[in-house]
Amino acid sequence: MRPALNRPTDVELSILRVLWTLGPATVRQVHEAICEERGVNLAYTAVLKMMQTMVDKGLLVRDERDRSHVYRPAQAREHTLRHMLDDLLDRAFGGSALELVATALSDRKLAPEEREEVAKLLARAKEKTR
Amino acid sequence: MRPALNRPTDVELSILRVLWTLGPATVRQVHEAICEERGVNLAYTAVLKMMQTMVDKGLLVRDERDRSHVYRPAQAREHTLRHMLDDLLDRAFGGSALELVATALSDRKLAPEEREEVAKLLARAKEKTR
DNA sequence: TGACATCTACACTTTAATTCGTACTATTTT
DNA sequence: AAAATAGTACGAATTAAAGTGTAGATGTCA
Repeated sequence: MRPALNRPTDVELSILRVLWTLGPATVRQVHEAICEERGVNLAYTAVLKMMQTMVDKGLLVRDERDRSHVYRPAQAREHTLRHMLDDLLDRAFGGSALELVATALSDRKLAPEEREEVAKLLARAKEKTR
Repeated sequence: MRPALNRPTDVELSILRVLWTLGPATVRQVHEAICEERGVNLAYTAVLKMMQTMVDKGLLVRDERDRSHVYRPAQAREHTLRHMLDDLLDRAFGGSALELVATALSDRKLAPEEREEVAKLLARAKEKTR
C-alpha cells in the first residue's frame, strides 16, 4: 500500500467531529457521542484504540494528568477542513478551485440567503486585492 | 471494516482521471499515463488488476470486442466529482455548503478573474430562482 | 481490605486496497 | 509451425483500517 496519506480516515474524522463539537473529551464521552451519532454500538475499546492510534499519528493530543485521559485535536477544525478540501481539489478537480466552487454552487444545497453570503465574501475579497 | 464506501480510492481516482483525459483507453495506455504522472514505475499487471477490480465494482465499463479491451468510466466526470464533493460536504463540513464554499474561496487559489466567474454563476442562480 | 467499577494497553482478527509475478491465450513474424 | 510478442486472468503478499476481547492498573466504597 502507498505510504499512509495524512488525510484522516472516516472513523478518524468522525472522532474529530465529536471533539470539535464537545471540546477536549475523554474516550468515554467520545464513545457515547459516536455510538449515538452512528446508531451502532461500538465497543468502548474500539474507540479507545482508534484514539490511541490517532495520537501516534499526531492527529490528537492527549492530556494524561487525570486518570481519564483527555484528548483534543492537534489541529484546529478550520485547518483540517482546508487541508481536506485542498486534497480533494488536487486529487479530483485537477487543482481547479473554480470548478470545485462551481460544482458546489450548482449543487442546490445553497439557500438563497447563503448565496448572498457567498456574494459578500466575493465582494470582500475583491476589496482586498484592489 | 465498514461496508465499502462507493467513494473511489486514490488509485482508482488516478485511473479515472486518466480516462477522463484520454477518453476510452486500453490498460497499456492508462499504465503509461499513470507511470508518467506518478513518476513511479507500476507493473502493467498492477494497473490491469486495478481496472478489472473497478469493472467489478461498476466504476468502469469494458469493451471486449478488440483483443485489447477498451475501458471507460461508468459515470461522467461531473457526476463523480459532484458525488465526491457531496461526500466531503457531509463527512467533514457537517453538510454546510456555505462553509465549504467559504473555505474554498478563502483559499487564495482563486484568481481575480475566477472570482468574477463565480460572481456570474451566483447572479445566474439568482435569476433562476426569481 | 475486599468487591466492584473504570481506565489504559495491546495482541489479534477481518476486510479492503494495492501491488506483483506467473500462467495461459491469442496474434504476429519469420 | 516455431518463436517472439502482447494481452488477460488470477492467486498471493503486504499494508492499513476497523473492531473486539482480555489483562492489568487504579480508584471507590461498604
